[in-house]
Amino acid sequence: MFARLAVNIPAVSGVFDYSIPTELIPHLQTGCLVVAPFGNQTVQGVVVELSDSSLIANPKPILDLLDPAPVLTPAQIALAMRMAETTLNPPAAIVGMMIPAGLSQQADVLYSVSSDQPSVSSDQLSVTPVQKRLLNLLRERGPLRGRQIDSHFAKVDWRKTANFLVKKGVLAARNVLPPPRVRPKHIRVAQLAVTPEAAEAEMDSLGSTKQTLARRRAALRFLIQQPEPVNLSWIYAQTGCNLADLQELEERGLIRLFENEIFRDPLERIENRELENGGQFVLSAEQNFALEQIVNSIKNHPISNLEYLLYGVTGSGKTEIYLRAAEEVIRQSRQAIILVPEIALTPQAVRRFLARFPGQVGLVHSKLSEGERYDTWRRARNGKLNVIIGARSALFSPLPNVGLIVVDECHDGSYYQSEPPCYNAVTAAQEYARLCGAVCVLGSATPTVEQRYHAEQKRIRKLELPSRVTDSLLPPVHTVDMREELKSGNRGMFSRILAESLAEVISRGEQAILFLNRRGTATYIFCRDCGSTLKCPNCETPLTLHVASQKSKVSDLSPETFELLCHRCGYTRHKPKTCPSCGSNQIREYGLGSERVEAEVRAMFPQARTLRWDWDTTRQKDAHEIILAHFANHQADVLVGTQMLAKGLDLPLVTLVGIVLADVGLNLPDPFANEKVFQTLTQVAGRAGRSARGGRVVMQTFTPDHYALQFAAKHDVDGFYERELEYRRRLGYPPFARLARLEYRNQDPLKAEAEAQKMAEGLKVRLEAEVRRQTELIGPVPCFFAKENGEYRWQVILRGPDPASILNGMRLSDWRLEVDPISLL
DNA sequence: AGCACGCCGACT
DNA sequence: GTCGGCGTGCTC
Repeated sequence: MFARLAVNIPAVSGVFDYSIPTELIPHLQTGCLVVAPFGNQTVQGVVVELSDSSLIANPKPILDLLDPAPVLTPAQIALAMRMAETTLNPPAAIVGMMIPAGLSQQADVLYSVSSDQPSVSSDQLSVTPVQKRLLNLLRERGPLRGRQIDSHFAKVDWRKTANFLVKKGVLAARNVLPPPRVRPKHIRVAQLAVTPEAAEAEMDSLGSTKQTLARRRAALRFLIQQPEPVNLSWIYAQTGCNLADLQELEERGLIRLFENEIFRDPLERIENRELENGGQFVLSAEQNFALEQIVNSIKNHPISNLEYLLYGVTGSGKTEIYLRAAEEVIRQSRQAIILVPEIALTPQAVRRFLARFPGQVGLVHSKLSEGERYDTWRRARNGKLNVIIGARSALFSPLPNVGLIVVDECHDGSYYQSEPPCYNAVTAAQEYARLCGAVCVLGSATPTVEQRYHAEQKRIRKLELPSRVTDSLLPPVHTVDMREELKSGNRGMFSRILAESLAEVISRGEQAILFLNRRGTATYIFCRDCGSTLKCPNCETPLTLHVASQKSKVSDLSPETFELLCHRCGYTRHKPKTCPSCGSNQIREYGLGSERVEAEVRAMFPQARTLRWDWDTTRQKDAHEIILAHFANHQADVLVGTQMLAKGLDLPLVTLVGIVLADVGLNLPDPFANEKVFQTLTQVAGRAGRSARGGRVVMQTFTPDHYALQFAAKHDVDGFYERELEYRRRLGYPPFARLARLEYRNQDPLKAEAEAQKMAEGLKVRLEAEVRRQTELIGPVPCFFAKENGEYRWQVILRGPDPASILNGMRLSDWRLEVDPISLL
C-alpha cells in the first residue's frame, strides 16, 4: 500500500508518494494527518490519495499517524486539489488552510549548546554580537527551536550565524517536528457512584469534626441531586467543600472523580444570554418563491439546479431564507455553511442562527483562539454541528456532508484573500458546492459584474427580493457639484444643502450618517511653500493626520495630540512643526479625514452628539458592536465613518446619509475601481430611509458626470451593470478576458524592477513560442501602491482567455501569484 | 523551507 | 590552491 501526501511545507509544490508500514495499514485513510521523512527533515503530511502502486521506485515509509480520524473529508481533498489547480497554489498551501493552526506543525531545527566544549580557540568565537546573543540566549534558555529563536531576533538573520557555529562544533542542531500545540481540553468532574439511598445511608459517617462532616454532607447531597457529572469548581462554589473532601468521598466509593472533555466554544457567551425568540416570520410572496426554488433544489439534489444568485438588500429577508434553507438541509441529515463578511459577523447576526438551531451552530472567524478554533473544527468533523457561520475560512470546516453553502453579500472584497495563498472564497464556495452536490446561494444587492455575468451565462437562477420599501421609495439622492459650491464662495467641506439637511435632521431628533469612502486619502500633510507632501519612509504612502487615541474613549477628542499615521504599514510619527524638506512653517493638512468631518460637525452643531466609526476607533475587541449599539440606541445623532458603513446595517432612525466626497476611489489605475465605488455608494445610499420616516441622500462630488456616481444616485444596479459590462468588453477586461497577476517585492527598488523586467521578458518568449496571440502582457510596471512595508512592488499582468496556463512549469519562487485578482493596485 | 551540487571571485 | 558566495534543482 502507498499513500500520496501533501507535505506541510507550503512552498513545496506537488505531492509525494510514501509506503505505508503494515501496522499502519488498517488505520490509514485518505485525509489522515501523518508524520513522514522529507529530505533530512521530519514533516507533517496529509494523505490525499491511497493506492496500491507508486510511481517512485523506493518510497520512504510514513512514520506515524497523528490523529486516528481523518483531518480532511474526501470532499475537502477534492476541493483542495481543484483549488491548487485553479489558483496555482501548491496543494499543501491549500490543505494548510483547512487544518486548524495549532494542529498543523512545520518541521523545525532544535539548537543547543554543544556539551563537548569547543576545540576552537576563543578568539574565533563570540566575536560578532549576533554570535554572542545567540550563545547567551541558548545558555540561558536551554535548547530552542528556530521559530522560538526568531522571536528574539527581529530582523537579524541569525541562521547563518547558527549554521556557522554548528559547523564549528559550538552548537548542535537537530531536525525536529514539534507536536501539535492544541489538545482537547478536559475538566475534572465528579458524579455519584452509588444509588441515592446508599449515599443517604452514609450521611452520618462522613467525618469526625462538625465542619468536615457538614462540608462532605453538602457535597454528597449536591451530587445526589445532580445525576450528571459536575464540574469540580462548581461543586466547590455551591457547597463550600474542597478537593480533599471529594477525594475522601471517592475513597469511600460514594462518588467517582474523573475528567470530562469540554469544547471551547466562542458562542458560549452569546448563547448564555437570552436568545430572542425566532418567531415565525410571515414570508412575502417573493421570499416564498425564492425559498421554494432553493428548497426544491435541496430536496432533489443531486439532479437539479444547484446555484442561485439571490438579489436583495439588507432587510429584504435574505436571512430568513438562509435559515429555512438550512432547516431543510438539516432535515436531510446534511449541513450548511453560511459565509458572511468578517465585519458583519456581529452577535445579533449570529444570534438569529443560534435561536433557530440551538447547540448546532459553530462560529469561525479570525479572532478565535487556537483552542476555540480546534474545538469548533473537531465538533464539525464529528457531526456535532449542523451550521457553520463564519468568515472566508469557514468554508474549510470539515463538515461530513455539506448540503448548502450560502455566501452573503457575495460582492464583498473580504472574500478574496490577497495574501498567499491567494484565493477567492466565492468561487471556491461554488466549486465546493459542485463537488459536494450542495446548493450554493450567493446573496447580494450589488453582485460584481463578473458574478452577474457568469450567472447569466451559466443560467444560474436569479431570485429577486424587492426591498420592503418599494423601489420608488428608495431614498432620493441629491448630487451636489462641489465645484459650484466653491465658485459661490463655500469653501467648507459641507455644501449648503448638506449643512441644511443636517440641521433639519438634528432638530427633528433623527439620525444622520456621514460617509467618507477611503481611509488612505484622509488628511494628508503638505507644505504650502514647496508643495511636498509628507510620506511614509517605508511605503511612500502619504501620511495622514490622526488624533492620537491611546486611552481616549470612542468619541473623546483631545486636539492637543496629533500624530501622523501610515495606513499601509502602521508607521507613526509626530506632526512636525516645519517642513522637513524646505523648513517652512507653512505646513498644513489637506483633504478629509473622519476626525476632521466629525470636528466640523461639532463646530457647526455643538448640540449634536457625534460618533466615529472607522479603522482607528474599532481596533479594540468588540468595538464594532459597542459603536453600533450606541448609535442604534440613539445615543448619538451623527455617525461619521468609512467603508464599514456600507456593510449591511439596519438603522431605521437614519433619515439622512451624507456622502462627503463620492469621487474618492474613482479613476485609479484599476479596472475594478469604478465598480467598487459604485457598490460602496449604492450600499451606503441604501442606509437612508429604511423606515416610514423616509430619508434622503446628499452626495457631494467634483465629478458629477461620472457614470458610477450617476447610476448609484439612481439606485440603478442594472443600468450600471450594462454600462460597466460594455466598458469591460471594450477594454478587454473580465469577464471578457481573464487576468493573472504576478507581483515581485524587494527592498531594493532596482532589484525589484530588474526582476520584473526579467519575468516579463521570459513571459514574452513563452507567449511567442506558444503562439498565443490572444494573450497579452501588461507591464512590467510598479504597482499603484509602489512600496509596502519597506519593499518596492512591481507587477506583470497577463490577460487572455486562460492566462494562468502560461505559467505552468515555471519557476515562480519569490513571486506572488494571483489568478483572477480583484484589484490591480 | 532546507540542503546539495556547482560554478565563479577573494583570501589563509 | 581552498573557502564561500548564491543560482539551480530536488526532496517521495
